[in-house]
Amino acid sequence: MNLFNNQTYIPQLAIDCVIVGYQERTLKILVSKLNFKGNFYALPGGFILQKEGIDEAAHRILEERTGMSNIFLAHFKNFGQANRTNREFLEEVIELNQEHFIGEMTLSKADFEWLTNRFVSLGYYALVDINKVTPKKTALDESMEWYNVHELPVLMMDHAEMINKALESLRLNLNTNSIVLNLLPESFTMKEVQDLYETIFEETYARNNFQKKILDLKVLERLEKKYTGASNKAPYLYRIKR
Amino acid sequence: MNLFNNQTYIPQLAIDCVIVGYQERTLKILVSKLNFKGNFYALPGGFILQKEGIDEAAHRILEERTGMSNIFLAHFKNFGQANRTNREFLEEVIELNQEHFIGEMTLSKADFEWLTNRFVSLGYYALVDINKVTPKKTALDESMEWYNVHELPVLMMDHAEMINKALESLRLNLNTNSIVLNLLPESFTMKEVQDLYETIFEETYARNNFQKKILDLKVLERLEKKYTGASNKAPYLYRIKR
DNA sequence: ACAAAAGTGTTGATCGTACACCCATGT
DNA sequence: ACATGGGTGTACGATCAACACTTTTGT
Repeated sequence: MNLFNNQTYIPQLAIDCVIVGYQERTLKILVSKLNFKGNFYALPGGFILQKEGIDEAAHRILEERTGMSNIFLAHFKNFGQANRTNREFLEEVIELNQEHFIGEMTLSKADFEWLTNRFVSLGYYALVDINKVTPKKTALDESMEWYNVHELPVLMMDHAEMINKALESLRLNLNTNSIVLNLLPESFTMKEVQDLYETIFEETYARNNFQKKILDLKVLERLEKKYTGASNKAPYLYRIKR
Repeated sequence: MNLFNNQTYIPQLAIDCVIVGYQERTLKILVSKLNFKGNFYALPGGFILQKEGIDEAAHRILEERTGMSNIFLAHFKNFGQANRTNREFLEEVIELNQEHFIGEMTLSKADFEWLTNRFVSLGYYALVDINKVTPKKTALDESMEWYNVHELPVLMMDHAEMINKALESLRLNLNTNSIVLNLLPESFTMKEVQDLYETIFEETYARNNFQKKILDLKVLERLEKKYTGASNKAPYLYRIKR
């Protein structure tokens, strides 16, 4: 039995996830270095089981990589040009890893054909609290790590474009939503919220007005103060209302 | 050779189009009555050729039904639950049209299997000037007609939900965009624009403020006046700037 | 007491809405 | 002249950004 086949998965349809985290005023993206000779980097992705819905599939893929369920996840765009295939990519991988593929015959001819077909990919982005996530490798990954959004390695296929589109979409949805708060830990200060917004939009905001704007959303509740030991007034902690 | 096969089309992936028109203060949706015994209604849809991109496919499907290219078209949502299949629907069609399918054997066993697979559908909506469109039937259609959005027949599968989601998405995008004007003829009065907005949002707006808001978008240019013969001041005509 | 950072209050501009008024057209 | 509907101007209130000020904390 081949790994990939039309009985198990929907053929020619993939899901790619832009998993966004946030730490130290930087957005981070979870990227896999593939477990082959050569430097091949890819977004976490996968295929859709015949027996699962597309959103389910995205959640499953996400959970496989982060260990977390109940993550904020949204579809942002489809990618489906006519020539969208990873054949060239896979051929390069095989070229550089002959002993692997020819010696151990990990990838059958049928699997190769299945994988190098033209694919339509459904792009999802996820927002996660980076502290709660321990990136998990699958058999395909040599590593699975966070990369600063401005220091990404060269990614396979159109994955770089996917990240850009995901961030665009994120910025658009932020204004109408409060989903960003998914990027922060359980409780946080107003300054941390502001830093996050400034990072995402690459702008700066006035401290006082920003506070008002966020509190006016009425999605946060104020907790006790946070005494850091710094010689200044202690900021309040907030958390998302339930 | 079968009509539908994996060499020609991407399997298990479909496109459905919510084609929106506007006339006499009513939104209209282009709906096909399928060319079978029984009352089967469906959104214009189709499959994606292996050699074309998904947006191309949507445009092709649209052109097949409206005769128009260069139409405003946007993806709004994917539909892909695990149990999303038209098997029950097709079985009912065949049940009611036995002489057609068994006698003439229009639909091969292989085609039937292909069509009754689980499908993921990419939902697009299009905005068209209803006067420029002469709906075109394909071989599958008994009729292809405009239906008032509030007087739709019962549609197959989840097509009713698709229309609702498309309209939601349209309303959202209207505020940031001026795409609506695609629904109007070449030139139009401000009152016609207002009627259109009021129809889409099912609200009423103050005449003077509405005019200001639209003109402030700076996407319209004023043409000559339109003398209707009515005993009142003649309204200006406008058209979209180029 | 002082520096640093958090929190709150106040003002002015801008935007959207409501109201009033003026203009053109055919009877 | 006048009824009808189109176009424009003004005034009010809400919203948002800029500025100023007060409060809290550890040294």
